[in-house]
Amino acid sequence: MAKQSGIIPLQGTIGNITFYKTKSGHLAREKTSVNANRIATDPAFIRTRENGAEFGRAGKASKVLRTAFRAMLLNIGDSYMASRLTREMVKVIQADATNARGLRNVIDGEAELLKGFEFNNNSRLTGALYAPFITAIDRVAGTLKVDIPPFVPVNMVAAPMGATHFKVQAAGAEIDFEVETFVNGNTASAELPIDATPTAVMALTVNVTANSTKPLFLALGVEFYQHVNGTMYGLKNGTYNALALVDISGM
DNA sequence: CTTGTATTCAAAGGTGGGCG
DNA sequence: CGCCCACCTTTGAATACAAG
Repeated sequence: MAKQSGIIPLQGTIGNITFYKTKSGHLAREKTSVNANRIATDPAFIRTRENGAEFGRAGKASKVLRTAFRAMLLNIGDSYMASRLTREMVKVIQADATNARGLRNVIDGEAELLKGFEFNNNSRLTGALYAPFITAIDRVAGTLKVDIPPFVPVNMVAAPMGATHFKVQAAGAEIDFEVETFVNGNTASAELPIDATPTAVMALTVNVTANSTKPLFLALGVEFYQHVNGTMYGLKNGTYNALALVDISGM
């Protein structure tokens, strides 16, 4: 057993030696001998493979959901978003009480658990748009709606430095996680000045397939702009733009 | 970076035997 | 009786993997 007594408490792996920390100090040892083939075939790893299958399914579901909202996500920066969404997706799959472990999926899980998911951890919707809103999902008509009563932007919108205008946008998606396809749509308000003028009533409606049997997701977001010499510029690669899932209708 | 799991290694903690 | 070494059990931690 190698002990590290030097002044550099390494952590991680260099070549075949792994450095790590325990309560008894920093230690070093060789890597273990478990290899990929072993995990793929050894009966002892059945649990691991089951978990891997579900985790892989969560990753795929996460991808489909992100693709469905891709148009809105282009302007939103958060490098860990995919990871965070996958984490939540694992929870959704684990909520599936219908199938045996290893076979659990999103459809039989609780897609509603994703409600409130923030696509941008740097700028959360709950911290950017304080105006109250009402959501509604009409599965029969295939409409996803957000209604926002009039509000005073300067009071209810937390704008970053330099922003002069903002836009509220809504996106809806009907997602088929099994074949990895989706139907989506989005709509947005005009670019409104961030001043003391109350807004008009906003009624943002997105249409997807009527009488759908797939889970429906509704996202609401805010984008910030800078008005310079008659042109509207998006604010700094979307660090401050927010988007969150505000309503979900599972099955 | 995200999750859960089997496996393995080594340290740490506990116990028993042998010897002085 | 006391001390020390050897062995056994327990515990903690790291690794690999799955798909982006």
